Amino acid sequence: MPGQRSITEAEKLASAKLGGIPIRREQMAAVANVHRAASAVRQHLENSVLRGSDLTWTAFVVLWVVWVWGESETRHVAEEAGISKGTLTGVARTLESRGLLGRAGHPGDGRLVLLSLTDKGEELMQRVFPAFNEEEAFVTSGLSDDECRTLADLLRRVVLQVEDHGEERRRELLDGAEPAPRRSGRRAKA
Amino acid sequence: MPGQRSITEAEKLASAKLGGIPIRREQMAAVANVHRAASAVRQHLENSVLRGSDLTWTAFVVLWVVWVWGESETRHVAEEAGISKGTLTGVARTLESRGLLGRAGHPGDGRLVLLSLTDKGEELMQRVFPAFNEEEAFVTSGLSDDECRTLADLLRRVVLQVEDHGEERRRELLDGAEPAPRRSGRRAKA
DNA sequence: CGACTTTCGTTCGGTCTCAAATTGTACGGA
DNA sequence: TCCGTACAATTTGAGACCGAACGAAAGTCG
Repeated sequence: MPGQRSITEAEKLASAKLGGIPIRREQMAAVANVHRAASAVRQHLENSVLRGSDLTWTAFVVLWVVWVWGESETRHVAEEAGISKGTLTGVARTLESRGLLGRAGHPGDGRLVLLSLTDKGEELMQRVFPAFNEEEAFVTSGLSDDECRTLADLLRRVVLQVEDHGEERRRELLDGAEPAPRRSGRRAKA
Repeated sequence: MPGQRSITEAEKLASAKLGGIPIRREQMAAVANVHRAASAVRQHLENSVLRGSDLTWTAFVVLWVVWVWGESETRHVAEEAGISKGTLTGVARTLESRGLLGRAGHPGDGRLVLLSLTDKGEELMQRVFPAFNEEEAFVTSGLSDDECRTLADLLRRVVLQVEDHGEERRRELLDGAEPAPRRSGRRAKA
């Protein structure tokens, strides 16, 4: 249950650990709180509206994307939902088996797969989304409309920074070195 | 790559879908951006500083918590790291097998397990944390120190709202009904 | 001091997660 | 038409993730 106090406290401890190396405190606190807030909100939504419809966060997001954007190619859905396409394959399979999502080949391009909501999926969203939005309002009820706008704007700028300059930054950090493989994940056959 | 435009666009589409039911737009945009930002930041950090040391986000957070707070009981670490205690058991096992984390029984209370960093773990954090904080600064470099403070504050208020009133809210929503079990998860033996 | 209750950490089932390897389709040029 | 390149989704391997069930230890109270 770490609020402001913990973070401030943690800063001091981390500072002491480093013996004088300066810490970017404001930035550290901002980033830490982004994750705290994200997981608190996610937790609340999963355990309130989503639980009753037996949906995980990710499953809901995927359905939501297809709902608002209509029949879509999987890579767009993955991008929009913020998950990898590998993950989407699995999630879509699950949702398909539950009769919420349909899957169809693209008429012109055989490589593409199109996702769309079934009638059952459509009904589900019609029912669940309003409740979901209601809880979004609940979690932000400590903020005014204006503050919500400010919050959204500040976060948007963080997202843009990473999207616009992240890749370049990562290249610079590696500086020529090949980007170390992940520990988990597939290995070369050889 | 959905920035402001996508969200605004999505609002209209969702709005149309609902045929007149009002949407809390600011709240929806704020919540959506919290998650967008969280995953963008996490992605960037995993693929820059953490990757090189073969750490996942969660593994790093766990190490960080033990690092700043010192030898700690597992439930505190889980709480502070924002993961369930079940997850922590697994993560701690992994980190222990890599020689970064130590595990010891509590002398007075046989139920407790204490986690602490090994020397190797200590060295790792000494090296990795400054780089991590550097990237926290990078992702927020579009914001001034003041804006970071504002951002942290707004997010903190969201977290507090959920922590202080979330449980009660969820009870109200269920209104007596037993809280539907998760689809995945252990079942009663019977 | 024995029976209840609480509180630990661990185990377990099912899902999600990533990125690399793989498979399949498309399309340009030789 | 065959060939290589480009790009799509899927499979795969290792692990993170949650929360209910669980067993052990500790506390409580008669």
